[in-house]
Amino acid sequence: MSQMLQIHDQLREMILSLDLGPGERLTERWLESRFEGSRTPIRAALVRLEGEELVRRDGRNWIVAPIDLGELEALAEFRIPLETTAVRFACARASETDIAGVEEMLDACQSGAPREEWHRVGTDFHVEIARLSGNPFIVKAIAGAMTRLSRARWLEVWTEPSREQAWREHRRILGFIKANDPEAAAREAADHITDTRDRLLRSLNEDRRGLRARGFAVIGLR
Amino acid sequence: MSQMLQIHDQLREMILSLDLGPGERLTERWLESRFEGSRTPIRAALVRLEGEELVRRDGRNWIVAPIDLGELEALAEFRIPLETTAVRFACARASETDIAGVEEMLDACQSGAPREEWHRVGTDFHVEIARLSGNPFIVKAIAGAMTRLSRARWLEVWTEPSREQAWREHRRILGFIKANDPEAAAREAADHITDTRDRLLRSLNEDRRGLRARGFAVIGLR
DNA sequence: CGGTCTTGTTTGGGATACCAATTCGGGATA
DNA sequence: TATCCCGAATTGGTATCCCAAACAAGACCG
Repeated sequence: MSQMLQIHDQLREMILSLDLGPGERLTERWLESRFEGSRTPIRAALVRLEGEELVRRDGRNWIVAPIDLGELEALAEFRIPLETTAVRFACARASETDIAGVEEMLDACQSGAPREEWHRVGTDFHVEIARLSGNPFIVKAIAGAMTRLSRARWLEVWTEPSREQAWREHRRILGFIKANDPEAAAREAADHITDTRDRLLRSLNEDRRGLRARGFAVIGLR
Repeated sequence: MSQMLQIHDQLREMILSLDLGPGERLTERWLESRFEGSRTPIRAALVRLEGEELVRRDGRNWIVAPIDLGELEALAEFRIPLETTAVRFACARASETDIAGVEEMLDACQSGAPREEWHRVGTDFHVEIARLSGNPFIVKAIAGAMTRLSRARWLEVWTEPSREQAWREHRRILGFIKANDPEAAAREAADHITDTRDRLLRSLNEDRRGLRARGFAVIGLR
């Protein structure tokens, strides 16, 4: 693989894992030494990440895209029509094998699993459901939305019951798809998005102090 | 403005206007002489355009993204839930001034206007409606979808009646938003997307021979 | 003591040099 | 005549170089 793609992937990972703080400045020279490559591939990776909105220009400088907690509501508004559509199409189009694949993914995440695992599966589930719709535009849009949500979800304080709740909802959505009940699946999906949004906002609100202490801008959070 | 952005915009324009044929190979050296800049800003522009899926890698080479007429159906599936949601939010949120702005845009496109004008307004209308929703994610998704549709729409054989039909539908959608009737607006928007998709597919089907003669791959068109 | 101007350093934008890989032609050979 | 092989030319990938603008620190002046 080209060096540029390696740098892109590594940097992307560092940003999404909050290894690089939101708003943090990135100088091309620092990245140069960090990744032991010259500026050319680094600049290409930055331009690419800019397209994914994980990195942004601040005047002439590069910064890690800040987390705007205010966009959580808009994100839910965006996801609901798309994901309800996705599950409806999934009912009509997904094969039993495809559905079983998603089921396995959920099963593979046991209660003892590390936090990273829960986080990843919690994101991938939605993308995989979108994939069942057979519509590549829906898949890409959902994947993008989940990426934007990803960092905020790291900030969430996960309690055992809330995590269990989310997993129950995932299983219910999948169950309705399996039972070929598109309207129930759509209703469940919409409720799930609303619920997780509320859980996330409540958690972030209760933890404002902790967030500030960790250096995160709480601007945008009502 | 930076040279890279100039190159990006010009190249984008050339691609969307079919000035550069879909699938055509782009060598960095040719672009270098064409835009009288060095490869550095050109590569940045290409990486950026790759993110917009207007340019693509073919092995080690760059090519103008081919038009896949087979994705027209998926595109309509994608747009319907988003645009129906957009008009519903528009009813609840758009100010009369905002609506009047869109109305002006439609009025400005008289029957004597050049084809480019009709093409542009026919695209922008949907983006502006999305903007009325107040949701930036919907706006960006619709803008992206209309961009992907743009080149196929150039291939369409526009007859006077079909163009008039589309414009009537636009006005009806806007009318229902103005009348604050979200469900009627949503129904109208969904019908409009279906109708334009059908018109486009019918036109392209009837003109297969012409398309081939002009060098366009008709693959993907049922 | 405070403000301002200067100057040296650092940054990103662009140009160019170099390299490895791929492509394409032409000529030798069966 | 068809095929294979080798080399020249071209390509994209990477490294490096130069420059102008931004920035920061410090000296100088009021």
